[in-house]
Amino acid sequence: MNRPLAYTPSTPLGRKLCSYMVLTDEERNFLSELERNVTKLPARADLLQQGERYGTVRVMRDGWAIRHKALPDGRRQVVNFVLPGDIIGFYCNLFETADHGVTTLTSVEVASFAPDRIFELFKRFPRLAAALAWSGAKEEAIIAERLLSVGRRTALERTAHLIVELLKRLSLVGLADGGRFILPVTQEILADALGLSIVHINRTLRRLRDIGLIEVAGQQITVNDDKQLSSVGQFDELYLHLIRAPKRLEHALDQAPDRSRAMP
Amino acid sequence: MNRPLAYTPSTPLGRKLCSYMVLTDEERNFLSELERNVTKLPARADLLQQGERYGTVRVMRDGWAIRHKALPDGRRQVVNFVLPGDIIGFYCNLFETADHGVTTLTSVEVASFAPDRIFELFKRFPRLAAALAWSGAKEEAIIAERLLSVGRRTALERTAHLIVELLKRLSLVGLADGGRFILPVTQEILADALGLSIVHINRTLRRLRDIGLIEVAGQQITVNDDKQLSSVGQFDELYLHLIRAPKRLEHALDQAPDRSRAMP
DNA sequence: CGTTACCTTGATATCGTTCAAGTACCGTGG
DNA sequence: CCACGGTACTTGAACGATATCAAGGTAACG
Repeated sequence: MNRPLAYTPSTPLGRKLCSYMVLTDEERNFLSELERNVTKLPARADLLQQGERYGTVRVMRDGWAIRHKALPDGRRQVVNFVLPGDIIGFYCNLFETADHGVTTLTSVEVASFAPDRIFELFKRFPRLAAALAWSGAKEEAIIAERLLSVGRRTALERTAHLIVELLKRLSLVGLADGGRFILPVTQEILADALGLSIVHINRTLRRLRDIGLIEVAGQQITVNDDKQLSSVGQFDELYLHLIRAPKRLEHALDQAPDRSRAMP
Repeated sequence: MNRPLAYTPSTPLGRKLCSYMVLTDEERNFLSELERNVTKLPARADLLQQGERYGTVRVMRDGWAIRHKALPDGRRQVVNFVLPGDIIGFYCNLFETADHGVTTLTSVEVASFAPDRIFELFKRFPRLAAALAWSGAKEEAIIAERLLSVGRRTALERTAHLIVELLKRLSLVGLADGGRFILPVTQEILADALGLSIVHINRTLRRLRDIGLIEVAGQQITVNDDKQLSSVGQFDELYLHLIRAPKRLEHALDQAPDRSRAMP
């Protein structure tokens, strides 16, 4: 492991952005300052309630959460899963009011900072701003793919697709090992993520188990045959945009970086 | 009409951003430069094909288009409608490859510019960068709401919801008048946007007509009772984030704007 | 005036929901 | 140690919303 300690940020956000581009000292310092204020919360806590005014920006350091939207009568859609390193409503914080809620699934560790710092970031660190824009675009791509799933894939396909997606995303942050990962999620939440009923999710998981594609032991999911599971889910990882450092990002920002005004 | 000509950009993008904040001369100039290179295209032209490498960033000046994703077997989901003033894959252009296609529905006028200019914009005009981030977040919010529709609303609710959404969005850019607007869309596209079959969209529209909530004459839709249609669709305009200038955006960016380095 | 693209409607099929009941697993308190 | 209540999972049976199949209609267009 190549790990020059001074240059590997210990914060999930820093680590995430590091995978996009080489950070300067100033940038790293700024990021770790952002993540200094850390809070712990239990499972099933609301980090944000639908309709609430935005307060602070949060970065998930450890644990899982969901972003979800609800209808007045209680029907609910899980929009996305928030995994370690993800930012909670970065751009949304530019809005006045939250159009979705965020709830923890496990006990979590989150860092919080004031929305003002976003503007500071835009003014002082254009490269970070662009990198965060990139990461925001990735989130949008994931949601669009989920829309495709819910709109056009069958229950079996959707479920297979989500399992593969989570496996890939967790692998990226070192939380899945050999097709095995912990899914701290009830079947109700799975149902709300996939636009299905609890009963049908249950039957669908059972089918996937019966075919032998996955194994379930408590919260632990084991993907036995990820090729076949991917093909059942018509999974094409294009949308995850995994390619590490988008060359054009790095390239364009590095020439004439105009560092003169950083940290005045 | 209050229209000090020198200060009202003639470009859709400029006009859009103007509604978020007061632009400086430099910012306005930069934007109109971006929109200088205009192309016209017929209906049913692909502005972008799924799997293609990104080339240019485009701004829709006039006309409609759709962003859509397809499965290998041809099933298709329309992710969003691109209306005048919308940017086509702004952040997506930070990716290497397109995970969705963009196809015109009408003849259109689009402005194109090189992706490099995005970085130039981030470096030289942090206020514009933040405003564009804001507008990107609005797009994500719209997609998330569509996910809620497709996942959790019934066919009737979904359809009502989409019609109200389009009415609101078109009103914003002056393209709807008294509940009446042109919807240049086949029922097939509506079906693909709402995750339904063509046949069922047809029946659902008929039901809305029978109840007397809408009238359809060719491509012209008239919403007779938008209150009731909104309530059928459980429409809550929160997600459109219509509030004109987010105060925190304007405020935070205006103090210490650090204009020294604009237009060096 | 035939072809094509789109809309419309009826009949039938199916996927997924709802209702219902039972099970397994926990933590808690007697 | 056991009884209890709560939460989540599981499975069967009936139902229903939406899909699919099929056929015909209309308008635009070469």
